[in-house]
Amino acid sequence: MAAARRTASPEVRPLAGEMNEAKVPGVGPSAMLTITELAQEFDITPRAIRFYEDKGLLTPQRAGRNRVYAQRDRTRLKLTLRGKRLGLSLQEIKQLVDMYDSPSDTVPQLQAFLRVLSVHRTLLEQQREDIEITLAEIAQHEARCRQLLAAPARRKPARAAS
Amino acid sequence: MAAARRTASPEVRPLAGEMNEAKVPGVGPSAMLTITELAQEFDITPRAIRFYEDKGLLTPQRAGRNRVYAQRDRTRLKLTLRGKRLGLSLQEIKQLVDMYDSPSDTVPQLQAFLRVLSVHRTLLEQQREDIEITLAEIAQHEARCRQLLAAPARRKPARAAS
DNA sequence: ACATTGATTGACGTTTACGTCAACGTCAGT
DNA sequence: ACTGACGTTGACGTAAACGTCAATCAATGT
Repeated sequence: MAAARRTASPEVRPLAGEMNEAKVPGVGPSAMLTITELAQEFDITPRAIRFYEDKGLLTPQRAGRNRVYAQRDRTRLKLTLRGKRLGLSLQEIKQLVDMYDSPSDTVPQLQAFLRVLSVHRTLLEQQREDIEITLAEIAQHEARCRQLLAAPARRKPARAAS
Repeated sequence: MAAARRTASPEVRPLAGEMNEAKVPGVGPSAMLTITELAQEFDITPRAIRFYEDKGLLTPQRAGRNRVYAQRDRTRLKLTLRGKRLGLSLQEIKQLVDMYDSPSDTVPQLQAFLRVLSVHRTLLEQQREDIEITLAEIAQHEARCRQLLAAPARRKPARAAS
């Protein structure tokens, strides 16, 4: 009945080694995942994950043909989804995430980084304001609603077939 | 040279009256706008405004064939754009905005309203958290960058052809 | 040996939110 | 009467972000 199957085998998988060896270094600590496992963890579809890879947001290792995800990818995926929740496009997200985990040592690179950061900071601050305003409005509406519900129903008491 | 043309004429426009009269009530106070004027005010295209109308977000009056926008539409458009900045779909925005300015007097209606509000509040609170986290990260990265820029350039000082 | 289960690639479909273009109307100025 | 400048209604195009097959492998259980 397809039970007790995955259970995180200690060996990552034998895989008919062809020309890998520089890859899969320590491998031990940070729980390697298959694509569907990763998908379940973040409640998205494998298709979405492959799509993100296509866009350069993820670059998983391979165990033969299959993708294998380590901590780095999980982190990037986490950042990606957070970016999405904030309304960023995948392209923008890539731009940010790439800068985040690339050293960026030259002066012009650092300056460019700062410019990008500044833009996003401004954007996020604007968004935070929008959110505060909207939350305040929602609170008002909720208060009004509860007030109306507390009052004796004057009009149309839900046609209770009295 | 097409200069001094618009300038907000006091009369809204004579318009070859065909069957309007119930419309255009007070008309006086709240500055009626054409579609391009409204577009300029919010820095969007007329096409977008027509699209929002198509989706039921705006319902401007007409001066003959032409659309005429009053305060109500400006308010709804403002809410619409704010919703967009928060990543809501036009459909969701319509749902919210419609509830906002319709009386909603029956008990089930009020309860439904409260449910919708609660959902959006939860969502916005989540988003606010995402934003706080991201802003904190950005601040860290900015600090690191400035630190690196302040330090004497050890590597690749931009190849200044010394 | 064979069927099942999960992964892969490729290709096409879909939804959202407009952009773009065409064809037409219309009012103001000359 | 003619010309712009703006406005209107279709209709089609497009970019983003996946969804949905289909065909194909590959490791596994029985």
